[in-house]
Amino acid sequence: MDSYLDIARTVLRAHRRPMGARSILAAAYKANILPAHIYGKTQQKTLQARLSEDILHDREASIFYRTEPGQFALKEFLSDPDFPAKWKTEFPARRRTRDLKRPDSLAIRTTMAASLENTAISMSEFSERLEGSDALTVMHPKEMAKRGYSAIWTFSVVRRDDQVLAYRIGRYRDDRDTFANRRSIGFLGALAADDVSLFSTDSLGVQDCAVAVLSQDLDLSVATFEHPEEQVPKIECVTALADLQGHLDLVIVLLWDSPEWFEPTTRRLSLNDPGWLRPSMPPNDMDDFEPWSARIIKWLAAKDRPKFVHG
DNA sequence: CACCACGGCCTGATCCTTGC
DNA sequence: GCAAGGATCAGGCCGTGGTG
Repeated sequence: MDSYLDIARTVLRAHRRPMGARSILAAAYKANILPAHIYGKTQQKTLQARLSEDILHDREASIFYRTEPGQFALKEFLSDPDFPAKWKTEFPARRRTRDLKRPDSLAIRTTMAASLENTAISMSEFSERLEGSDALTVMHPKEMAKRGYSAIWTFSVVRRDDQVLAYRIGRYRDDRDTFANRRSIGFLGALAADDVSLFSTDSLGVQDCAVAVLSQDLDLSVATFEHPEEQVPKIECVTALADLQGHLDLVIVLLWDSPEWFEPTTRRLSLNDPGWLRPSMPPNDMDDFEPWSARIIKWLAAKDRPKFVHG
């Protein structure tokens, strides 16, 4: 009953302002409301972890939210007219990792994916092939290989004019550590059953997935994608690519034409070494790119070439 | 009552990122 | 570079609720 979270709630209620873990704890000590069973060397870290986990796991169900990094407040303050407006905007903590491997991931028969190896088809063609087939199902990624299924990824490329955004994949951001530390032009998302929303423009929720990934990885607001028609990620092609273990995955490539104001910054981004790359003029160090990006850069270059022949 | 499984909770370490 | 923030993990404790 007197867990860290209970104490945080009591203290925050009493102080009516956002507080850090350290000051919550200090206030609890002052008010002498810390039960004897709560002890430790770095209690502020423990409290911080409890609050972080609660917000992370329960999301909108959590009674807590962040006003800025390390500052926590109670959701009940949001409906309080006397609570200062400057503390009413929720600060979304940056995720350290994305949970790419959800239990309800979409899976496709590897035999079906294999028919797309070394080629690429349009989304409509892909939909046609799926029509009336039972190649699609839902399962945990761990099961896929042994049951003869492949994962389905969205691979979102950020484009500006004839350039695409390249960056170095950090070690932490992807559990497919084979791609870690390589350069990439794509932001990966694993398609899951619940990506399909009422407002989905395609039956698999591909665009919803891409929007979620881009807003998370590029630190954009989802609203960025809501209004102008031209700022929605467009499905480019569907193909199949092998990971470094040789297992085939289905890859849906999307292109997002970034708005004028968009400029990748490393400051609030966990993008390492970002830069714009012209696929028509591929760099010498293509080996530095992870294999999927290398393939897709070539594909984009071939597709764009006719535009530049006159030069 | 003794025993056990289970889940919730807590500690402390670790890893990565960011701000100063 | 260093301190602090954010996230995750293993390990352990403890109350609860069966079950024989």
